[in-house]
Amino acid sequence: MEAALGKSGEVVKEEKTQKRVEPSRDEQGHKEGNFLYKDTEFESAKAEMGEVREENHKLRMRLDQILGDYQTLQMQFDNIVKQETKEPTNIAHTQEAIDESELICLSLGRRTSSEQRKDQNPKKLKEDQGEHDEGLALRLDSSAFECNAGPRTENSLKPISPENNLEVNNEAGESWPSHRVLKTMRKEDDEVSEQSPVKKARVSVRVRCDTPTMNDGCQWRKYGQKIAKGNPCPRAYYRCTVAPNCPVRKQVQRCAEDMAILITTYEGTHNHQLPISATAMASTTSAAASMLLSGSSTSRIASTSLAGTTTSSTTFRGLNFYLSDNMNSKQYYLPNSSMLSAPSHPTITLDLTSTSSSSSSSHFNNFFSNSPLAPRYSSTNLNFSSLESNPLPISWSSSGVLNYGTQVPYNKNQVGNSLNFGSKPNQENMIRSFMQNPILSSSPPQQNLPTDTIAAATKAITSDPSFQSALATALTSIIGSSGSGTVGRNPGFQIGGKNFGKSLNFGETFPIISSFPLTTTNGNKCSPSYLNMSPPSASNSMSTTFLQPLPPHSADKVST
DNA sequence: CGCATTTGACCCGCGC
DNA sequence: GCGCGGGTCAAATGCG
Repeated sequence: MEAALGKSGEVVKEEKTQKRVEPSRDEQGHKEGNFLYKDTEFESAKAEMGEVREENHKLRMRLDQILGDYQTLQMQFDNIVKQETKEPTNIAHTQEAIDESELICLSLGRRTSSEQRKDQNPKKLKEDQGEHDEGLALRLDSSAFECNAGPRTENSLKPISPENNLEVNNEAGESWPSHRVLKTMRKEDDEVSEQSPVKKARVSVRVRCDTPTMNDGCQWRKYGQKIAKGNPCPRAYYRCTVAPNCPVRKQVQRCAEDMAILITTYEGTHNHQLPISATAMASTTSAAASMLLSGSSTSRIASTSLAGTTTSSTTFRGLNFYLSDNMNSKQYYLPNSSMLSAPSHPTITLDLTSTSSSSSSSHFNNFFSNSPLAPRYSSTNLNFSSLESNPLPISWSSSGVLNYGTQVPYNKNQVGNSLNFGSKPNQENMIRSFMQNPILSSSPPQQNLPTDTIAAATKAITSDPSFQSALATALTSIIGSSGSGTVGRNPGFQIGGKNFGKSLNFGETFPIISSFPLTTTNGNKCSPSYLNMSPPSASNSMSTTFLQPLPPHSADKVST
């Protein structure tokens, strides 16, 4: 924080100095006749300085607020952990005492709420009771809200899942459940899914990658491969092996239309700490998944208010969100799409491909690009698009979505290239204000939408905390990478209509993140360097929880 | 020899 | 009930 403040402060000082020096030089060149003019100029410069100073102050206040929020949340979290260790039997009360909205992103499991479990048989209830005694993790779950917030999941915070239950029971025993146990697991999953309208959320990541698999920092073991219908390329099944009983799985498959595109679908929740290099992807997917899952309630409102509009595309300075109701969005499926097979699995697609790039490249031109293929595969498509394509060698471009600088001259088309921070401290209001800005709504996807439709979508989307989380994730990921020094394509950060250049270097603010290596030692895999995330950067509690940095001690597990 | 991958068999859900 | 297709298992195989 201080680093960022300091940086912005420096810029202000520089500006200040220049304004002072210029008039004095002019005074030497000219004489008294110009004094009036000079005074006016000096006054205007002064006024400008004042504005900048005021803006600087606002920024500082906002940063303080964010920091304060973060600390508050951290304290609350610590308190919960302490209480859990001291009074394991009071877990339920502790949980209830805490605002659900702040814990929802810790809800990593698949269980339903206590209310939903009332109809379970006594045996099941007994098992649950036993789980209650096992620690905090068992109460951090939330109904129908499965987010893949792996980074936030510590061993003491294991999500409720049959796997975890097993792990507790067999803690000193076998490291992998037996066949019989696995069957039980499936059964329990089914029980849960019967009670919950939404099954496991999936996050699908589309990436241009010429290697067999994308390096997301996690350790995976391949356990199966299958030819899926409608796609000549086999689908590979991987299981997370960072922890023995981690339930997280991923499917990797090449896109039938474009073999250069690798579709990686993540499912489940890590029940262990992740390697730092893996937290980025986990955070992103968890944010996306949470957005998707919360969208099952919140975004549905959007769909409803859109009065027949099954998909709302909202663009605000480079962020394109395609939010669609799971059922309605089926229209986007290709008849032979392999993703058709899982209508019960809500899937959110993060499209990191670009239509403008050649298929042979290992470039990732856009962070979330506007691929026409993307919506076909997504139940919910999160499309952070950019109008500009910035090919980057080796790794992912971080300049595609939120371009807080001006690589190209600011023109009409540039509207979609920068996220312009307003002065409102509230993120939601900030985004809303942008979305309601008529200038910003001039991009093609929403030209035909009536303003009330936009407003409805705006309200629904921006009021969704998961959206904020996803946005914060996208923001922080880019901000983090911009601070790494390796990605030198983010020349500035635009706030309040002023380009601060590199003054706001959030990467320096969070050195842990910015020190991530942008490339991995494994050259055989695509490395999503854009995913080098930042810790909490938004006042939103969910974002904070999602993006909290992990202690670096897990880094020794990094292997890909 | 240990570990990861491969691959055919099996299980399960879903639609007809 | 049957067939289809996705997902998983586990023995076989490959590799360092």
